[in-house]
Amino acid sequence: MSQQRTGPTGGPDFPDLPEATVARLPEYLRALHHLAEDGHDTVSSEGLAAAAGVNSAKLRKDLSHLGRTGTRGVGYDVTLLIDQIEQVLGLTHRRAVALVGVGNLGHALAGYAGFGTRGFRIAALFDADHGRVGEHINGLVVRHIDDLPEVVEQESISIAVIATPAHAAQHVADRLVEAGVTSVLNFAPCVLNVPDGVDVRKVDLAIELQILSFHEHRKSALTALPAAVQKPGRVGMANRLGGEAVAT
Amino acid sequence: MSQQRTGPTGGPDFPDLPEATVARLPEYLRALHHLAEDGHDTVSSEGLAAAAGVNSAKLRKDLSHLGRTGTRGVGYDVTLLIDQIEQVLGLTHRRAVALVGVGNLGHALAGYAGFGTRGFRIAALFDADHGRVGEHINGLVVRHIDDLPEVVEQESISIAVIATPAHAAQHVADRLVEAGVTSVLNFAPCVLNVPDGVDVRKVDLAIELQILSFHEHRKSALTALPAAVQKPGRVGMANRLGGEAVAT
DNA sequence: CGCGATTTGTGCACGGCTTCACAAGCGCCT
DNA sequence: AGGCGCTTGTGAAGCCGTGCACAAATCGCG
Repeated sequence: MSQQRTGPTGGPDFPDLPEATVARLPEYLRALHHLAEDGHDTVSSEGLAAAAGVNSAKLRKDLSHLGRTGTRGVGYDVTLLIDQIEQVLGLTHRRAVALVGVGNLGHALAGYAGFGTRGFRIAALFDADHGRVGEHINGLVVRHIDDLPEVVEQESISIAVIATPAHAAQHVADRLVEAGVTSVLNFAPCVLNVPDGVDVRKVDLAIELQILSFHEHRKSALTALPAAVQKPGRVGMANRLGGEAVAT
Repeated sequence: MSQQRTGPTGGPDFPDLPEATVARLPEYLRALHHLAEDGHDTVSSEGLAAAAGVNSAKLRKDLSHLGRTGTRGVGYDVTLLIDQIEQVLGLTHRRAVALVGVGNLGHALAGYAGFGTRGFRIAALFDADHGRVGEHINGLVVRHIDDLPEVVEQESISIAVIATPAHAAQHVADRLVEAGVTSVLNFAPCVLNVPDGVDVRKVDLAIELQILSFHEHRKSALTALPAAVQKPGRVGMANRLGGEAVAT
């Protein structure tokens, strides 16, 4: 299976990564940056796995998909691995991101420093409310959503964040796609319909809480019972996977 | 999978639901509420599946785990199904949630209406910064994190949201667990270490963007290529029912 | 009262992901 | 130089989730 798509001169290719692996690479990347700051030159799979909260075998298999990365008997070169992962994730340059909806949540996202430090640059803010247009947030001015096509073109934006109310999200998504955006991070609690070729990932805060609620409910039902067999390693780090791309 | 279906007949129990199913139930619930508002009494699996953005067979299999819910030839009773799902998710009463860290993101979360309308009540706000303690947000007063045990006890809080900087998150998590919290929603970009029996779910905005970045990177690499053999089902948008519409 | 249209519930097969366990490779020390 | 200990990379097995396709069940209608 090691297709080993070896380009002629070390082609920077990455033919097919398992989606589950892709979802974990950013976590590894974050852990690696942390290790680098602490002065580590190399890490063992065990160490990095612990820092990223995963199984070490899984980590090794994930990294093995990137080509030759580690050295047996030694471990992984931290900076080299950082470069490799950033390469694969397409983080070699800062990607411009548009943020639509500067309400309650949008305001916070616009001010979130984490985007800037991890490969992204919020390049534009939009809102449909003329009352908000012109407002300055974190050094950016809010523009009207009608300017979307123009700004997307100007700033080479391919990723957008939707932080509008649910009832507006689909309309915004349509206009984003029309303007040329091909990846959307959706914070609105609704399903987005987008054409093929456009990726949508969804973050719904209430859903996360409801999942936790289920486990709470289940736990309390268990404690009401006599000491039944309690499986040890069931819960814990729950990770999310699966971006959605819904066809029309 | 210790046992299959322990409930003899009337058991309102739900011993083991597949985790993937649990993660989808909230989405169904949201779609159902939407349908109810539109005056629908019943839905077919096809209709509900479309509203929730999933495959209809998957939906039926998910719902079949809840016991007898639908009526063949008719569909599902909307209000009944809402009740069932809320029962299973433990949303029969509003759960009290603590929010720790009222910085940039915490402020927004404290003001987010979606929590209130979907089964939760933000019962307390905490921060470690004495300069912030006492501040009023959305009708709540920010308390110092030292008051955690007391308030958690008073308000019967079992779920907490961490919206602190990453370097403080582990410490906060420790204190939360110590105070009796057993479910944590973590917005800080770091791995939390918690004892068995405590659930952690993580939301990392930058990670979501980095996953999108990967797909962007991959898409742009594809368009740069000549019309090579495009393998139909691999990384990309081959996730959902869209797979059928994928041109092969 | 029976028939057909409709929709649920599910057996089954397939593919992907995870985990174990171990051989292969690498550096270090003697 | 050679052996030893450490760590990676991976074959293989098992588990979980998905989707198809169809039998079972229900309603409406003649």
